[in-house]
Amino acid sequence: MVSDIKERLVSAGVQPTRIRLALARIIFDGEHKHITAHEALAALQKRNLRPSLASVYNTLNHFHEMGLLGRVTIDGGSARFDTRLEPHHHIYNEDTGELTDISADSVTVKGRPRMPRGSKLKSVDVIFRIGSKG
Amino acid sequence: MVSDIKERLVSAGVQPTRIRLALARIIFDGEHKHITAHEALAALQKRNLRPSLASVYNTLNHFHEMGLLGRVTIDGGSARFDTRLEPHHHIYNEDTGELTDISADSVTVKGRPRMPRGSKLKSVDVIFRIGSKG
DNA sequence: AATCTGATCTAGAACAATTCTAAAATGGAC
DNA sequence: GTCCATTTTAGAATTGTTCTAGATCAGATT
Repeated sequence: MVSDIKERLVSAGVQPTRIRLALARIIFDGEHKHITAHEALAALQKRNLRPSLASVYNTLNHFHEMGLLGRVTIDGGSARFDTRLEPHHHIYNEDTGELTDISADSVTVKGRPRMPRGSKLKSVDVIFRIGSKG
Repeated sequence: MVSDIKERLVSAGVQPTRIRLALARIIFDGEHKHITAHEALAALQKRNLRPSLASVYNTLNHFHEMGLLGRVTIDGGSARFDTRLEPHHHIYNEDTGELTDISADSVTVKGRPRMPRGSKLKSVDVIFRIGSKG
């Protein structure tokens, strides 16, 4: 429901403005996705909303900072905002650009590197790079 | 020695031209590094060579394709060309941007994801993201 | 050494992703 | 409604990288 989404934004500390709500409805539709800013803009335009690209970036980045979205960037391509919030990893197809999720349980990273004093581990990202050709 | 470097390029299938040799001498000086195109250009300029930035990119990319360099890009920043060729992983400090190596033995990735038919695993990249603040 | 030919290098334009800026619109509290 | 802080906007600016078309180079051949 609409109010669910609103509630979700509010409880994440995000003011539920028009664009944020519209974007949130598109993004949090229940399907896990990896969406770029341009794709998000296109989806909004399909609903006859015409926010500026800057707003889309602002909003997606904001959602990310507030913990509502992950963000994955590979090899200098566009940032992809990730609606799956549980820790997980990715398979990246270098030939097609396709990015898919793998649950964190199917992969175990064993061993913690010696880290500089005073630093804190924030996350461990694992990317399996595959090729579809050959 | 100079001829060592030349030999190295040739045996990797790279024609040893002036710029390539100069870059190779800077890059393969025995210290492992993560160098950006701009840093490489600056290093060349310090030796009174003035190649175009495009040539530096061409050369670094070429070295990468020929297996002489790795390439790491994080969060949409500049590509960093990695002189360590053995499989290994990275620690990325989100506050300072610093990138350091971890040997592949200190980390074990256990479990292979179910991969699409016909695809081939090329590499497994692990990034430990840390913060120095707080 | 002069010549040839394909590979390389150049300067600058072009491109793509993202952020910045300054001004206009909006939202919620009064 | 009025206010003030927060958002949003359009477009410029920035950054990183690649493309283009022409100039130059490296190595083989005369």
